[in-house]
Amino acid sequence: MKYWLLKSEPFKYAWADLVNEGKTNWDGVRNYQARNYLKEMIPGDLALFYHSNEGKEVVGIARISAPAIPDPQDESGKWVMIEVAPWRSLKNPVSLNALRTDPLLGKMDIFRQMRLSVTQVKPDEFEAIVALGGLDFESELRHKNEQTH
DNA sequence: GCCAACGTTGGC
DNA sequence: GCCAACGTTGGC
Repeated sequence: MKYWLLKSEPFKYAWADLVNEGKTNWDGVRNYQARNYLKEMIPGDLALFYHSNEGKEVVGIARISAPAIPDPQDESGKWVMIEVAPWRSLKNPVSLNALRTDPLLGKMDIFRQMRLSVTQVKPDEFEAIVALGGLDFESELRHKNEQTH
C-alpha cells in the first residue's frame, strides 16, 4: 500500500464536505507530476487530507476508492481523476508548522515542492502524522483489514 | 495583499 | 530550443 497527501482549499472542498458526501471525484488536476501520482494510486491506498490556505493542517485520512480514469472535464485525454472516500478524521489536526519543525516530517515532499497538490508520503512519515493526529495507526489499520475481508 | 517558487506560453 | 513574460499556488 502506498501513502499520499492531497491538498484542498477548505473553502473550495473541505474535509467535512468529503465526510458528508461519502466520496468524491478528485478531478481537475492539471499538473503532470500530480497526474502521474494519481495514476499510481490503487484502491485501498490512504491519503492525508490537507487544508491549504486556510487551516494549513492535516485534518483527515482519505482512502482511494477508485483508480485513475480519464477526467471527463478534459477533452485532450491527458488528465485523469480518481475517487476518494473519507476513512478517519484525525482527533487533533496536525499543523503545517508541526510538520515543519519535526525532524522527520520536515523532510517531507510537501516541503520540497510546496505547490504540488498531490505528493507521496513515506510509510514512516504517514505513521508519525497519524500518531500526532491522535490515532493509533496499527489498530486503525487492523479495523481496515477486518472491514476489507 | 505580498511575493517566492515554479510551471506554462510564446516570440525569436 | 532558449528564455522572458506571465499565471498560479499557497505560505506568510
